[in-house]
Amino acid sequence: MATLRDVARLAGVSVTTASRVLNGTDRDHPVSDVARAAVSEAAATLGYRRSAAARALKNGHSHLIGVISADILDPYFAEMTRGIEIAAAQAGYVTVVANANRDPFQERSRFQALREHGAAGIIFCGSDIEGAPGTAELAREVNRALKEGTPVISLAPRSFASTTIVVDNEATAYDITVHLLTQGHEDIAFVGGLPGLAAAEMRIAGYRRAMYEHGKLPRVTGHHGMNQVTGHAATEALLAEPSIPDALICTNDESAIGALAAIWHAGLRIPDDIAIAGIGGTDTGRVFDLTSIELPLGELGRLAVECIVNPAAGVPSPPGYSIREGRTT
Amino acid sequence: MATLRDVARLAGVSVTTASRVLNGTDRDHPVSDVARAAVSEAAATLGYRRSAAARALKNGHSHLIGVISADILDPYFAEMTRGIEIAAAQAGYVTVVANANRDPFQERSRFQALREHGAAGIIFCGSDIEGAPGTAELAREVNRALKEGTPVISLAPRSFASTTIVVDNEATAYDITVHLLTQGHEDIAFVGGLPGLAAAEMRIAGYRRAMYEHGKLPRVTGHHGMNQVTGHAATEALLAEPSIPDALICTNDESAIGALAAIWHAGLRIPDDIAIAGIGGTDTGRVFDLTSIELPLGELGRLAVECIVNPAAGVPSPPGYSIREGRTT
DNA sequence: TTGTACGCGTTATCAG
DNA sequence: CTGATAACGCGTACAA
Repeated sequence: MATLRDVARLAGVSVTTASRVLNGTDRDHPVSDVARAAVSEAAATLGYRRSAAARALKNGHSHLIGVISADILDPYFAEMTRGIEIAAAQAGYVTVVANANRDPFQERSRFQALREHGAAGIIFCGSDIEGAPGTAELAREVNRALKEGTPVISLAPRSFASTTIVVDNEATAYDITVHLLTQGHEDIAFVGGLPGLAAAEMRIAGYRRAMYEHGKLPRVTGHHGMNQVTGHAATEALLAEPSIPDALICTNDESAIGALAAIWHAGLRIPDDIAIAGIGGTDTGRVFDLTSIELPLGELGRLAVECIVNPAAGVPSPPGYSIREGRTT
Repeated sequence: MATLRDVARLAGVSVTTASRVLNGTDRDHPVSDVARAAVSEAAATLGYRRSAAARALKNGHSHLIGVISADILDPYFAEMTRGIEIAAAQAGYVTVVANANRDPFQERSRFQALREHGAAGIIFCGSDIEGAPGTAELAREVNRALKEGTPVISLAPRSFASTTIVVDNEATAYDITVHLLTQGHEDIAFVGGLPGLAAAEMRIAGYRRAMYEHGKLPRVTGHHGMNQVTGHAATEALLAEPSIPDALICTNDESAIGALAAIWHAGLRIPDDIAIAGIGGTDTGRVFDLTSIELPLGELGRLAVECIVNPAAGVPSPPGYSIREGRTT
């Protein structure tokens, strides 16, 4: 690999000058046109590539943005990650993605790895499970990072201290429930979630509040997963029960798609026999024309990157959401 | 940040000894138990974290594995990425994911960024489009990397030289087509693809071969996309035509899911009115019990990591695939 | 078994 | 406008 030294030598200038040209630092440290040209040409013929490692060592941090995702397969987080990646690339950063399976220990080890690599900032996608073992250790680690000046952003409710950019989960579930209630649905069940998972519990709380306010009895089922497979299984079980609800609100679009498949397999009609609504706003939801809360997933990712790249700008207020009325209700 | 020096000083040993303990290099360079204990304790109390930048600078390459994905939102590539991430983490590497939108220019700039970061290896997910502008420049860059010893692995057919781990696309399409033909389907259409996209064209070729061999006329439609949205649109258009096929083979599971939604929306029955098959083997396909070619996506990712982490082992032969018989045919 | 000292490629500082 | 030089944190050849 050609180094800055090599370029400087070939161009007949000092490494300092070469560095200035190659970094556009010739604003405050002017460089003659001849020198600039010579350096550029030398760099081109040598195929010079700068060393991110050396720069990171010198600067104390790299141009890496870390993402710790609860599940990189889940389109919900994938959308966020995509938003992050696009914004990061525009700002000249690269995105390091780590999968953590909602396990605090894995989150911590990934967090540490990211810090070892001098990440400019770390973004958490996915909320945490209350009282899960390892939570305290993770929190301590996050605090240290914060203290040392590494921005940590959470795109979901989190029990540790960090910049948080998140839409109101309780409100989204409340709104979609009221929406179905207003449409005349009576017996609405809530499908999906994970015990202690903050975002999921908040959604259930919103659902409950809406139901109580309308004098209906809430019914929560399939509280053991947040993906298509668990949504499918939970709905299959639900359909086997004596009394079948006339509408389903699912903890996320993924669960809703699973529910849709189950209902379709059972030979029931949507929405005539059972209506379905989700929360999320992913492409799959749109393809099935799912009634859902449309969350600005990619935008959330963009805002998180903003926070890291330009910390001075302060914490942006989370964007709003809207109800998308599909043909599943 | 505490440095190795700090740890060594607190432990009352030299940096060498500290380094040996902290890296497990005390195989060939034995360290006394007292020293080892002292170092470990010092590291713990200081909250020592090693600097990946310094190590990368020293070693000439980092423990980063780069992934250039055609579309990080596509579950097909997301599955691969997940396989990569898991295998990489096990080997002590972190995964850098870049989105390239099948654009050679974007691929090249991401490739360069990854190289600047001293990636130990770079994996391409997604094949390329024949004759697309920028292809030559990308190829040149890849060649340079190869020459300099950076492994480049492609998990899809690619026009540049690189280690390639890929299942036989032509054969998968041929097999699934024969499968449907054998089931008695007569008028089978092929949905999806992208002009010039290697993987897609090979699948179409396999479909054509099977059809010709059975004396049927091939019909390719919706040759303008590989995702749910395009699959949905293509199928909608198809259903509006005077003659409707009795089965659809889709270029991938994503297209198939889109097709399924369109058929469902049109009020037709699956598989009685139209059968559907995909190629892929993603979770969404399984949830809808889609008949499909089950590709070992995660395994492909694992193998790619293997190549990078342990280059001496040589190129693994690509794993096989199987037909999964669902209820959509 | 332990330690000394150098250099990896860059950039900030300071001196011309 | 230009350049010499000193770190940044680590690993390792070499010496003891």
